[in-house]
Amino acid sequence: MKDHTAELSQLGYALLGLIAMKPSTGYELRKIFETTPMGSYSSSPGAIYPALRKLQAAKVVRTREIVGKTARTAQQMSITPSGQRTLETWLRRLPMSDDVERDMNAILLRFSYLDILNDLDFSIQFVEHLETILIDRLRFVREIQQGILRNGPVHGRLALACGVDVLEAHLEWSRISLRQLSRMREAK
Amino acid sequence: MKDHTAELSQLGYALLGLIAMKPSTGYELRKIFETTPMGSYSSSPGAIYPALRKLQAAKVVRTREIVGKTARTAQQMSITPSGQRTLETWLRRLPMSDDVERDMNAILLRFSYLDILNDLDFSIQFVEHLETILIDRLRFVREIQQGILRNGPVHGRLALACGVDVLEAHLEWSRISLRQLSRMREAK
DNA sequence: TATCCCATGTAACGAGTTACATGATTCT
DNA sequence: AGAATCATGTAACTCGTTACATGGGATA
Repeated sequence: MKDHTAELSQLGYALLGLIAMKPSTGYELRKIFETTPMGSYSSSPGAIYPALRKLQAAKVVRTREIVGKTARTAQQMSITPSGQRTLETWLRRLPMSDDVERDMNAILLRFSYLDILNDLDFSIQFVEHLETILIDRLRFVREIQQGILRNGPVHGRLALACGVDVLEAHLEWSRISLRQLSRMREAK
Repeated sequence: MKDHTAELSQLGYALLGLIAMKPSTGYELRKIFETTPMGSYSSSPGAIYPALRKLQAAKVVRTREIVGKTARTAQQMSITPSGQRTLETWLRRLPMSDDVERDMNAILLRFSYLDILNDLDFSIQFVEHLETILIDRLRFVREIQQGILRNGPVHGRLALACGVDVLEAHLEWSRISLRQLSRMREAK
């Protein structure tokens, strides 16, 4: 027997988070991926609809038919209590260094959904943790950078510099965000 | 009959570029992905070895056996003339706006391999083109940012700000790189 | 002697891509 | 009348992940 609490895919969580904030049809979700900066997730029907059916199978969303004036009846998904728990468990994961290396988007996605938790203490912990990972990573990349000879391959060196610049931008962002979140906590 | 000039995967090009710079065995290539900032590409044997065999099947690399003192004889791959052409065709692609949205790594990978072309004019064109894409993208994201209410979701706003910061870092990098590449061209 | 490193490989699986299909309604 | 939009779905394919297997040499 399969474990019905099996991991959802990134796309699955992206969809679940959107549904948690506002019940939506598959078509509406596709539009969001097409027209907003969330476009790093696929908006193709071949990705969305199978993913949505997996959410149904996992019982984290339920469906309601919407009487539209179109050929196919739209299916509006809303999150179930069990889905809410699944989502919150995922949201409460702290960022890991692997994610920073491979896929910073995944971390940002989780962060952007932290409005759902509405737990400023956790948000602050999240960003503090991210900060330490970024610092480690930056140290590592800087060491590599030192090791490359000054007269080595230009493009390789520049590409590495780009990596450093982006890490620094993330670090700067995390510090600014931390200040803002702290101010909000105190203001409460 | 299959077209033997079919597209290689990102991983395929990443490997081909490394082999072009220095003939290597699969194991050596794996180590590179494990220990350098190129770690965004998978170093797992289940990814590398099938990808390498695809390179062989496409005749872009050839194999030479290395007499080692180990159980399995290491296979050293080197690029073929046809592979060199395949690689250069790929390198001469200008970055596209889709890539900037989804996978900046792919662009940086190509850029870091431009040492192989050794064509400063093209390198400059490459970065200039990237710059215009980044400017467009930045304008788009900034517009979205304006549209979000000041008292809207905090985390969503901050995540968007992170996207802007990273785009700005990329833009700044492209300007600095452009200056450096231009100086090199004049110095020649 | 046990464990790590070298060096390659396979098999099952999951997930996304591309391309196609359907069919009513609304815009031009 | 023709095109675009709404709204969902399927099928073939590619690729990467995870986990396992092999087996000799080197290190502790």
